[in-house]
Amino acid sequence: MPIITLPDGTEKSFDQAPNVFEVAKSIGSGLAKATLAGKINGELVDASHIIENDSTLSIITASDEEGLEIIRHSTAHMLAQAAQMLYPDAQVTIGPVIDNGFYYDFAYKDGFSEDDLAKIEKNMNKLVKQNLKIERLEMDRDEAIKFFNDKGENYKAELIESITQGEVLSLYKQGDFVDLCRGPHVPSTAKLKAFKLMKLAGAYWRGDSNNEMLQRVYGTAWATKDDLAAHLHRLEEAEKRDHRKIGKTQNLFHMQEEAPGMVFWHEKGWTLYQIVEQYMRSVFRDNDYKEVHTPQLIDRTLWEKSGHWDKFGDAMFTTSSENRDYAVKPMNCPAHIQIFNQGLKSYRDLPLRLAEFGSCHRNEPSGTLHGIMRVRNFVQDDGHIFVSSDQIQSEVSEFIDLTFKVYKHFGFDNVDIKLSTRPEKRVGSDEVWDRAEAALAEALDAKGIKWELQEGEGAFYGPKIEFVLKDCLEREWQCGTLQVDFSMPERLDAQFIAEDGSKQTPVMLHRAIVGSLERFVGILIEHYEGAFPSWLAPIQAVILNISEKQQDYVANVSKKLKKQGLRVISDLRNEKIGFKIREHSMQRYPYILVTGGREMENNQISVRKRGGEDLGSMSIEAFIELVNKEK
RNA sequence: GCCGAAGUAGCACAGUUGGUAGUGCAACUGAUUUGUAAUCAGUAGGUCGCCAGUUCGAGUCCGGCCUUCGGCACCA
Repeated sequence: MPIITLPDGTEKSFDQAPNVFEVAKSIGSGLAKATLAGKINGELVDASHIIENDSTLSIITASDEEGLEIIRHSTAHMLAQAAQMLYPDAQVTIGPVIDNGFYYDFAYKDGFSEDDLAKIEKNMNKLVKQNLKIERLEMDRDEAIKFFNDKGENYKAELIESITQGEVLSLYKQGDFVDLCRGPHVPSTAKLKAFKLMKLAGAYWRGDSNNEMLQRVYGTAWATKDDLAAHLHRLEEAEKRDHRKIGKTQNLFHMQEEAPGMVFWHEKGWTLYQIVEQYMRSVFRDNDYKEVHTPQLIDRTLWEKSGHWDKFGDAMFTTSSENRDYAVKPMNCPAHIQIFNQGLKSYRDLPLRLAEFGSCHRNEPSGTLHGIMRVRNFVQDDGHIFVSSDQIQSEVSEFIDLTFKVYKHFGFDNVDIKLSTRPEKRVGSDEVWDRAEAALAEALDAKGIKWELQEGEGAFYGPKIEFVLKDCLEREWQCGTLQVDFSMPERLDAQFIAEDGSKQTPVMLHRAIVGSLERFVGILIEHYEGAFPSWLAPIQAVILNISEKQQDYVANVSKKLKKQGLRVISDLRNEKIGFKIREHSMQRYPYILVTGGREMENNQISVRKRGGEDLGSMSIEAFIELVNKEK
């Protein structure tokens, strides 16, 4: 009879094969009650799973990460059951676990509306009260296909059809509801106590926009009601960081109907933007880039030659004049090749690094626009490095180091790295793509950087490394990028004279560190929740007078600080000091400088740090030093 | 682009079964000259996203469009 080894090393033997729940019960009734599933020799199973052989077993409860995932998965199933109670015609499809919750996709011709969420949730709560037992069944493939087709569940049947012949499938049954599922699941619906349906969305069947659109319901589920409440609270807090909200309250920028996807930068937002741009300009300067500037509008023939007209045409804005067609540039690369092509280049000129803060327009699909994170007009810290093939490795390597250094300077330590490989729509031979992809992978591996593969996500002219940052709601945004391009220089006739006197085609590295400045500023706003460090803050300090008597003194202080390069404003309004402090505190300026009679007398200012800390009175010089030291 | 939702004063929002469009903050005017997160009083402010329609009458009902929000697909 089986001997069961528990995580702490104790062994238990049983007269006959027990199930997971029975083992838990032999340890304690509290544990038995908490049991959701088991992990036998590293594999997750249901609590009802019978253990035939000697095994190691850990009991999975809601306090395990895996337990929480099982809860979420089971909640997704219960959602499907509850939805079919409301709409028997809705067909079930898939319902996976995601971060913090789950979703379930339904095929339902009439579609769900937002009101349905409350109704479905009500049904879910009924199911919890009914304490339905969740049972595992097995069926072979063909039997299962027939079973689901007979129930009118054609999507499920289609899913099973793509599973290998002869495999035994598991189904889970709770009440009348049966769903195909690998499992495991919680033993009964009563174990699901803390969930909430969050939102309704459309999603394409099998993730393909050629297929019909399904109704997706998102939900969140937790081990306890407290955990659920904490999660909802976190979401509320995260929403306060939203760059669109802060952009408005801090008067940084706005957008309006007449220019969808394009930013109207206000003075403060533009200051922030310029701080980022000027900083990146200094990075260019220190790393041997040559800054250039190229036209916004270029004739169609060049875009045809570069491959953009064919592969990228849908996203380009076009215009025409005097029988010529033009496109507004979506990228700077073809223009940089034109500069490279001026004058004969030698191998001694390489690597040649051209950089441009060039305004690019891309006609992004309407549904993709998102604040200043995804726009139709943006500027990148764009650059193209022309190299010979033996220089690729070192340039790539140096670029990766530089990117991490810049991110650190802006306060980002968590950067996700992805490698995107050849897409379907592309230029260049497979052999060329093999080389380009290998070059990037090797450079990352040589540094021991962990990266994620994104197959088929590369640019049409080459594979790319992506540097990804997250916004307040953990949505991912590609910022930096590095792409190896063996094709475009050739298409646009770039050449250099090699050491042996032969003409050769250079390789082009497309690269950006912060990427779109619009997007990067958006990320910065959310990262700092509008409380920027002094070096980034559009306004570093606001000077307040206590009464009219200090007006001239404040003007004087302001003048001195500005002369030293500080970004300051003053507030001389006839208001109480508490009122003014409150207003400027809400703007999250790094410093508030209070000047009353005492300060005026001693030629000082009283310094209040963001957050309320009183740094006391000090001279103007001392304050300047304080701010400058802070960087 | 697709699915769902929203658009009312500068901002945040309310607006019943269709019947003269409201509140708070901000703005403006006046009083107050203030010591570290909201001084008091008064005044003004709206083509209810746009266009068509139903109706004696539309913020409200019907249709179309635009934009925004949440997802999906897309993101060169």
